[in-house]
Amino acid sequence: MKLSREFYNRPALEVATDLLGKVLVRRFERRILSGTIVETEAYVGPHDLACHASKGRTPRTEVMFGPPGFSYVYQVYGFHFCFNVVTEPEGYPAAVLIRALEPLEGTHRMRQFRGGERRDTDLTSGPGKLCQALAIDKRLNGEDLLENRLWIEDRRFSSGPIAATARVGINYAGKYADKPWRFFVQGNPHVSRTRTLATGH
DNA sequence: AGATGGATTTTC
DNA sequence: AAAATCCATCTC
Repeated sequence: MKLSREFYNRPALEVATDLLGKVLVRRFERRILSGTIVETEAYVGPHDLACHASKGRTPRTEVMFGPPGFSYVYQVYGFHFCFNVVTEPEGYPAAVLIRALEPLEGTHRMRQFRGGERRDTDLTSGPGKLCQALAIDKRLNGEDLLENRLWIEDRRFSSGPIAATARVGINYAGKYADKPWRFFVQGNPHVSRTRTLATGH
């Protein structure tokens, strides 16, 4: 059921698209929290200026240089956490950011972690939101995704049509800012709203 | 609907 | 100082 080390030991672009429809599972205080992955972004390597590892090896980016199938959790804007899976062989830094889930199990608990009344589509529809909902923080940085606190399963769900757009929030990345390396399940209501999409029509 | 600012860590 | 974000709180 759990995705194998070999699944992650591939280029980030392949892993990013293959992760759509897979199920992210978090075991926390003996409960299961899970959701189907509906949105990802690929950070393909040291030459990708949007990839944190393009700045070199630092304490923060260390796990990205390690073996595949481990988690890379970092804090953005001092506040929210983002969860990534490390891809490619040891020594080659690349990762896939998990940006949105469709809640599956433990939605009551997720709603508690998110604070207050929230619609299902507001539970895990963004990288910071899903970390809050699944109790993922920096303590899970470097976690082996083949262990039993946090992992990804194949439940043989079909993801539906996949769309690709430019990644979000990386305008500084020069020619890499326009690469269509954000993938999502088209029409799924749990996909995150970007600023431009939020304007509707 | 759209813009703005606040929270605050990591890095340069 | 700027960032792989989210939310409350204004505006129109």
